[in-house]
Amino acid sequence: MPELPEVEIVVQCLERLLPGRTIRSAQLRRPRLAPDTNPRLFAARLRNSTIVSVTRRGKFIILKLEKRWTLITHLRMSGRFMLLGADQEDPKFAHAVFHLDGDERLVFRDQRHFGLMKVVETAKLFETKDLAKLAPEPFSNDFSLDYLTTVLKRSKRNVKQLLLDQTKVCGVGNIYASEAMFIAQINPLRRGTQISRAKIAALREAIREVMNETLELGANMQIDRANIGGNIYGSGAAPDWRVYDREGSPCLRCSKPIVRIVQGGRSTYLCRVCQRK
DNA sequence: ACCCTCACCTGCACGC
DNA sequence: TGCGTGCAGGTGAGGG
Repeated sequence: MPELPEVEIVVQCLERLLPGRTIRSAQLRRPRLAPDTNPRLFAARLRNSTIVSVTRRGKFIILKLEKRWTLITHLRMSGRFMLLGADQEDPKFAHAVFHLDGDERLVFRDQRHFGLMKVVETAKLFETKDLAKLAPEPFSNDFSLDYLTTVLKRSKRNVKQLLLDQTKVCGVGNIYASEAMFIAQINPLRRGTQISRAKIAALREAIREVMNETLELGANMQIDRANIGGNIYGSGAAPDWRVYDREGSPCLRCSKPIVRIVQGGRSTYLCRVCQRK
């Protein structure tokens, strides 16, 4: 489900719900969710700890606890958090359950089993490999035109796959990659080295623009405790992407049909006319 | 150092 | 209706 904006919205919801709450006990029901630990250690480290903050780095959710430990979660494709009352049953695929004070529980459910959790020492949080190697946050000053230019000029890969590389550009996923390249009118097959500085500048803006659109949707959202951060686009409605998932539909700029190609085994959508270069 | 392919899972939409 | 196929918003391991 999530790329950076969707993760950010989950984080904003959790940040409103969790700080100050105490994890009475934690159950790792599917050990492979947290391959670096085991259920006993997982429970021991998290029990009776108060949640201090919920933040994000790239697509990782960072739940800081009082005392020594921080819980890092990556939702991957289908991970979701839910906050349930005592009268509500666990859903299918509830791979981790955190019993909170007041008989509520935070449940992590993940149909496709791709999600990951890690418990790390707060003091060494950003030394954790996953976080350490991430590219700058796209809304930070470090994500500068010079930065993006250097990254692109140094690479022979095509732009699309480069955009998905979290160590080069962080937070972009398969949807926003297509969307941003359409706005910047860049051909996804072009290599980084072939892109003009003007197009790189447009791409940088476009990445921020597409992310901002979703972030704004999430800003006024009502929290759904059964699917935290999961109803940004309204109940069940798919958002109106410019090109993503619009194969055969008319381009919004020139009306020629949007085409779908496959790069690195994943769909890319583009307009052959508007994105010639 | 880089880049590609595959693997990890379940479920859904599609065509026969 | 059922069954096979391909696809899904993510990444790492392992190979070249």
